[in-house]
Amino acid sequence: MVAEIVFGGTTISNIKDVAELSGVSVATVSRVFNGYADVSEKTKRRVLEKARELDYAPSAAARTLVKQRSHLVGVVLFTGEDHPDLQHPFFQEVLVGMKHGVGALGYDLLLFATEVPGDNRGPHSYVKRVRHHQIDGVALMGVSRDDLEIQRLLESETPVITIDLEVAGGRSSYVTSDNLGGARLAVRHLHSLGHTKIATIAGPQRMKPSADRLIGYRTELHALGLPSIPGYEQEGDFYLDSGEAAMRTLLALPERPTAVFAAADMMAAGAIRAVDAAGLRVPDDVALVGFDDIQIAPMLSPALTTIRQDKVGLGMAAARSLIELIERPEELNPPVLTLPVELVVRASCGATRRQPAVEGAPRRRKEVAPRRRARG
Amino acid sequence: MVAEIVFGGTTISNIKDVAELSGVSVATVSRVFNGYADVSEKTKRRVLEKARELDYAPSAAARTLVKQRSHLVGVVLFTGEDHPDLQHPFFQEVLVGMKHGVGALGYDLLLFATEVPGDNRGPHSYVKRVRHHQIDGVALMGVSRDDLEIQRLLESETPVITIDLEVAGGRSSYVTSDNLGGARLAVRHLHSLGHTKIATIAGPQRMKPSADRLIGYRTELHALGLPSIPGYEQEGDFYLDSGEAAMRTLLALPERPTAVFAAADMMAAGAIRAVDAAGLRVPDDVALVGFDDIQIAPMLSPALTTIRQDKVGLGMAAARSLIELIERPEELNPPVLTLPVELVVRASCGATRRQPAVEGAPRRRKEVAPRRRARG
DNA sequence: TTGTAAGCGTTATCAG
DNA sequence: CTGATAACGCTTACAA
Repeated sequence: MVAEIVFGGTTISNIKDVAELSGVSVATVSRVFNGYADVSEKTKRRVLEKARELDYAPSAAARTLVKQRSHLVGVVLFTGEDHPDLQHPFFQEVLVGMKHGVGALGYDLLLFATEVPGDNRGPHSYVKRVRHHQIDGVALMGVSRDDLEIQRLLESETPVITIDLEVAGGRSSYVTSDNLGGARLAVRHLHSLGHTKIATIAGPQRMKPSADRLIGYRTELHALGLPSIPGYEQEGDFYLDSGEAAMRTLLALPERPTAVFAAADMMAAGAIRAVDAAGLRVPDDVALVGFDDIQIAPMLSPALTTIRQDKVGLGMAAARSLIELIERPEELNPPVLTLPVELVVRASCGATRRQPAVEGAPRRRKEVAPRRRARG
Repeated sequence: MVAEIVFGGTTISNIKDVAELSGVSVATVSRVFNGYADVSEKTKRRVLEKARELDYAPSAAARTLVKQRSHLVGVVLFTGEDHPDLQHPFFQEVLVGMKHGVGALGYDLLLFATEVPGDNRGPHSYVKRVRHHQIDGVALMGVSRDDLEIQRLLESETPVITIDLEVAGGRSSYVTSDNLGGARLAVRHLHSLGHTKIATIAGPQRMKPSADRLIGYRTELHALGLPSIPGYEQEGDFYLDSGEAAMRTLLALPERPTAVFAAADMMAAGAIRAVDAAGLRVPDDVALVGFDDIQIAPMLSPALTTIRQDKVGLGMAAARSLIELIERPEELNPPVLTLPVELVVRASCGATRRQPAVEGAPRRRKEVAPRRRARG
């Protein structure tokens, strides 16, 4: 009687089946499923029951077709060509947050497979793919090297949210962490530990978060009345090797810094390696504070003191802003969101040692011949 | 003349617009876009040109509706409740591989927002969501604690591929690494370095890869004629803390092992920490080999020797198998794929020291008072 | 080689 | 409060 297809033991039914079984029209079923008020309690209950019996799931495709809205959010992850894809652990956690954020509001995430340069199948540009899938909004993260696509995306009036990337124009906004404040926090912490010769390994300056962290470093230095010493600002690219190289340079400086603020944990990891290689020690010879608090931070030796970004929170905030952009087209673009950061004290800054002084206090790791027990 | 909607400076056009502009019927345009051969070169060219002019992108929703195929692959990530979501770095890379794999074959990834227990919005079970989106196939990764959903998914005849999770029934298959072989490799390597007292920190034994790695450990021990020593098999949960605890136990053993094979890098990181805390050294006192080669492996101190899984390759293989499952419904399920692993030698096993012996050779890190310069 | 027209499963408009 | 029915954009027999 009811036109269902039995498929592998499961029933695939559509709105018509539910309508017939409930003895109402498809329009009514649709109303029930869309939560319209003007349906009698009685029929509503009946429809819902029959739908459950049939294990009915409305077709997203059909709905998208008629409503011109897919309830899908596209995610695009760029990063530099050297480090393709979502290699950086930071993005992983943001993605988790985003997933929860959109999920709670009834959206799903569509992961755009980044185009392989040579491969010319399927729809190409993001803009085109957005239209193809009737994507309601796009989230961008990772380094944009002034990607032209982004401009096109913004011009296309598609709601766009970015993480850590300043965008202007179109229906867009972005979320970021308090990078400036975090950097100040790091410097202040090192200073409170007695350090005055504080250097920094900055990130790529074309990226806003990196620039902000550098400004924060300088600002706090100034606020503390500390001089800025030549060569104390090195630039890396957020990844391990650059941090190692930068630290090597810092260690070779005539006036060697006693503390370093690395603008990313991965670079801090590289820095530790450089210090090790030089036969020196973190934090005894060089105290170190990172930024991000990625998963590896506590696993490094010594465990890394760092400025924690709320990565999951970033993703959730992005999701919420994006959906606001989507669902309130008349409103102004939502505000730029800046999430607070926090200092996580571990071993690399030296704060957990017995003596709060800067100089070579005994390490927890037993040493046969402790050296330079006092230097200042 | 042509019915386009100008929207934010961009044109949204459909198949009808292209047809009219090209002076053909929509059917012909459809044929062109689906690569049917029976279209004259001339009209094909003309249609393609006009489509480009209009910047036409076919509607995925409409196509899905009529073809009952979405070209969408669902991704579900479970992990233990203690470590929700795709927290483990392993999954991130597999995801990248999967993205490329499906992308190359014209599919996109739909990330299922895992249901928050309390939240009752939207379609619930995976099965239902699969049908809702007309998902063509599902990829599962992460720990399944005998999730009931999986059974339902398999019963629903939806193509399912899993990473590292044995599944049976339905249209399904799985991909995994050569866990057994990798474990053997690790043990053999440690033995070749002169070790005979080799312990292991195994993973959760209810998971196939963990079980296989343990079997591999035992097998190789046996093959090398090494005795199995009581207490030498500790079990962790793949995460940091468990590795630390396990190593503590191992260090307290009457016959302390000189080498340890940790069945996961994260656990190896914990193990390093335990060794540090005990005032001992890796690799001098305890040589260590991990498994996975996640991003942090080279960043640990000492850099971790490990068995590398081809994580991106795993993802790509999964993608290919899944799409085969999708596109060749008549064929048998594709074979279980076991990808080879490789030994990556770094510092933690002690192989890179001057003396190939087991005992305390000098570390690269300069020491003020080298101890036990030779012990063997 | 091409066109016509009947769906695919929904929602929305308009009557009742 | 409920029911017909016309879209939505595309594919696919069936005709020509």
